[in-house]
Amino acid sequence: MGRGARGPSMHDVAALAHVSHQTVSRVLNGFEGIRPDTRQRVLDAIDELGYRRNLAARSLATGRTGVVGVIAPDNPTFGATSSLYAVEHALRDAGLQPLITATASRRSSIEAALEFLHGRSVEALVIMAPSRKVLEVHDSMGAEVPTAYLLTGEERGRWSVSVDQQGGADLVLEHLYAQGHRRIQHVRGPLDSIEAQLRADAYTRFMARHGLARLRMAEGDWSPQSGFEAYRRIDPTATAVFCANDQMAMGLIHAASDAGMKVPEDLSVVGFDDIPESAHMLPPLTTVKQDFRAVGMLAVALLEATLAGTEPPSTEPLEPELVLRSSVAPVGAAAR
Amino acid sequence: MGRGARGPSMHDVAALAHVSHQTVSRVLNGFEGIRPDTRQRVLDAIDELGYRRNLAARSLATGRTGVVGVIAPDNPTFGATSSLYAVEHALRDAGLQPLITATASRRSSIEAALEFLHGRSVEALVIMAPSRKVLEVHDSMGAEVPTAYLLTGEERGRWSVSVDQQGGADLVLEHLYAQGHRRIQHVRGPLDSIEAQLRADAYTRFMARHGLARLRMAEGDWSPQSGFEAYRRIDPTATAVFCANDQMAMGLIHAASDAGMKVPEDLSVVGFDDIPESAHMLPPLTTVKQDFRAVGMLAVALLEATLAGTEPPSTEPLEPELVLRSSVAPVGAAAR
DNA sequence: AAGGACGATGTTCACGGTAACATTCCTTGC
DNA sequence: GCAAGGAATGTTACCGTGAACATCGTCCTT
Repeated sequence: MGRGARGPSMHDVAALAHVSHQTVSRVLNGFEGIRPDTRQRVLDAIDELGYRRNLAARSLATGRTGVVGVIAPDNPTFGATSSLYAVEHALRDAGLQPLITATASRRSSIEAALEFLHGRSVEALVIMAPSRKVLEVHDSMGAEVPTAYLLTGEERGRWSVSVDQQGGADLVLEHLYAQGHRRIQHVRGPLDSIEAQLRADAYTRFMARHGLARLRMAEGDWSPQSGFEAYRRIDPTATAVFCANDQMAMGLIHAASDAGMKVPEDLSVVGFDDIPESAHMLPPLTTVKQDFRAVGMLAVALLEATLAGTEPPSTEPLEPELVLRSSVAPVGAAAR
Repeated sequence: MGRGARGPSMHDVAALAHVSHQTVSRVLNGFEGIRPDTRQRVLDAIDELGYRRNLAARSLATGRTGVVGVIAPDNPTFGATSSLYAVEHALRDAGLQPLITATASRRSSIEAALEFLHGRSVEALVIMAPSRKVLEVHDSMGAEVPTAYLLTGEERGRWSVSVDQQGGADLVLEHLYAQGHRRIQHVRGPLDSIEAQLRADAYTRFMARHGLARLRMAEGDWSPQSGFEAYRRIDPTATAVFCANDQMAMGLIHAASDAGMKVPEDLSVVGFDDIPESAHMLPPLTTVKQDFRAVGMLAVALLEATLAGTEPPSTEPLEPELVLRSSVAPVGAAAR
């Protein structure tokens, strides 16, 4: 093991520059009131020795770590990954250190991840909760640090940063309605997923609002494969399917095509997310675009302000955008 | 700022358990030769106070951090993301702390990421190099820590952990050849990508070995959109296209379909990676499956052994696997 | 010219652990 | 019954930094 090769310390720099270690510290921390020539001597010494300050010692002395824990879902979807990268980048820009852990939705896995993060003295958390269970575990562990929640709808009030799921669902559903569709089916995401629930609720409300019959939902797990399998459970009278994400829409279109159904002539299909592949499905998919990067950046801005004690930004849900492609046709198009 | 809320320290635990702080330390570090009742008193005290040890202090005293830096590509492809998650998980299992940074391929971005990691006193690095430039910058910064390289072929000898790209390319090319294809075109990945280069080289060698004419390569950037655009540059006499990844294959199939070409009857298409979507493209894509998770785990095992001074595992390239679906037909299938 | 104020820098201590060494306590053998 | 030795535990000295306070010199004021 013996890995003892410690680099130069502040004292080494101080000795070389003929100052005290405190002066070195002041230079590094940008204090004013250092004579220019002194500062230069110190900087030269730092450069010559290739000195880097020891963050362990620093954080021991200050009592701060600058570490922000990030809990990401274990199965990396396009959306979560995009937000994750935005969060990582924004945190580093803010001078904070992202500590990323992925967790499955098993309780033990979530606990291990949170335990790991708290053991690392995180000063804040970003929870990208795939499921409600993460929230439960987190609550039960007595969270003492500011926490931003992503992918949870508005569940956590002003700590939630999200895209308006209800609004997004309404966008596609209204589009289908305008094209004459009345028998619309929903393929929802996993039962324990908050976003899946929000989209499903939006579907339910939409159908009620327009006095339409709700068709029994099929459930998928976000994967293309589950969309493929969900096709078997589609109501034969349905003229359109609202899939809770683009991957499931892709699988569903595949299954429909295998069954001899043409999309969109025989069946219209819409998705949710606008993954890069959606523009190139056959047919290209009509869907709802969410700005995942913006969500990630907003979450970091929220935490940054909270840690600094300044006024936090508004966390109103972001508005998604309808992306029209070719997977929707007016109802009865095949007959023409 | 003033965030001073420090938790209980070892001394607090020691006082409560009526022992010295050193005994607490020994209990925590699993030393032998502690009387069971003493150990229990200490554990009870820890539990009662909710004590967590301060890692900053620990690493200051030991001179070790247990932090392993991970450099991930900025644009998260399926493969890179899968490996990344495997690496993250394996590192945590090994008691190490993954410190993940994403970097674009701009030199400045790479430098910033490496500077960040070294400033964090990483003890080892996992470099998932999207491009050769990362390697250059890394070399020029004088790396002093053990480093595992992913996604770089065998460029770095036994520090490289990879899937056999040449072998994978041969798998699909031989499949096309066996189906009678002789006019095979390649849509390669970005010029600065090492893996793209390896696949392109494999194509070149394959064609030479079989005495076939090389068709001029088109270049894409891994995205479906770039595959779509690459279709315009496909040789009209080509009967099959080997795309360097599945996403580009998807875009290309879309473009072919727009142009009235049927896949696979008029044109056979193969991809590389086997992303979850590939099974549900229209037609389902014949491709090469790489075990991204295994690659990530192997990289961590390599570093773990190196840090521990034990015998490192073999880093022979892993063998990929041909996945046969429906995007390839015998040449001339349309004529029948 | 003396005193004060302030700017620049130095000194000391604390942060919370671990390592090395010191001490105490018990057991064991004679 | 006592010495010896090992097991269990305590004491002390760091690790490298930042904060608080101390010091020194200089310039300004009166």
